[in-house]
Amino acid sequence: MSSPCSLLGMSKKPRVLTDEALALIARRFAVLSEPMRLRLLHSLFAGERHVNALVEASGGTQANVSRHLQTLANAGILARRKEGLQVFYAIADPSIFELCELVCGSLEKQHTQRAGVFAR
Amino acid sequence: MSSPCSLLGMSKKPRVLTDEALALIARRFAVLSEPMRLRLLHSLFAGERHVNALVEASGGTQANVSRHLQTLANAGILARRKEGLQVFYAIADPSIFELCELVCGSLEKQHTQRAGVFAR
DNA sequence: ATTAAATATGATCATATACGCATATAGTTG
DNA sequence: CAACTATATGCGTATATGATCATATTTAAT
Repeated sequence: MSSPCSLLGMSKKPRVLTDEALALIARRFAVLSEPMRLRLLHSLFAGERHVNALVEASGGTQANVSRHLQTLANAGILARRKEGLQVFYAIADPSIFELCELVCGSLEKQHTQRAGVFAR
Repeated sequence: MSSPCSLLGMSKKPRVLTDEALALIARRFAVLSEPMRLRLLHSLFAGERHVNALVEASGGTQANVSRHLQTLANAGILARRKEGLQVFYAIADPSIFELCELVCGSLEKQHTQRAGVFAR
């Protein structure tokens, strides 16, 4: 069993960061750095959805949504399930929830502070 | 006081996601999606450092490191402090720690699972 | 077997951005 | 003021990737 995360050296037992590990972490963040993908994730927070439902919910084109879903699936963030003609996607990596919560919380705090600077 | 994060609709009281909010969140992830920036953050986990120290620690060029530090500072992730000729950078947003822990943990789990598929 | 529906993919274009080089700016010291 | 150090920035280039259009692929229905 590998010890808990320390790829970025923040745990009690810091480790060296290989270029490969850095690339993996960067890639994960990159996958989450597109508004349309975040919109799709947001739609999936409520549960499994098929592609067409996501196309309608997101307002994107079918081709584009399909590509983004694949990107998320390849990253291990989404799971793919085929049922007849339809393909269902669902969130496979629960850490996404906390991840988004953290980022949102941080951004809201920033926003509040910025607002405070100008207030009154 | 704004209620705790729900920009991505995961809290008890889900909210609508504006395009602007999506762009902000995506931008935060994009800033974290470059290996060199992650390397710099990693160096800063131990505490405040000036640019030259970061240049040496990261192995990058001075110009490139300076640009990346600015990107991180503009995003509110780093704080900038000038002291004589030197400029010190430090992590200003503590959520970065948890963020990286989360991602690393998730990636390590993925890695373990992938390995398990092939093991024996 | 044909047709239709749902999804994926190839090709192209446009845009963003990381890097390197040279140089500018700011601050220090003589 | 001149020379030097630390950091930032303008510019050009290379690369990556997102959007769109057209088309391919898969599965179901008649």
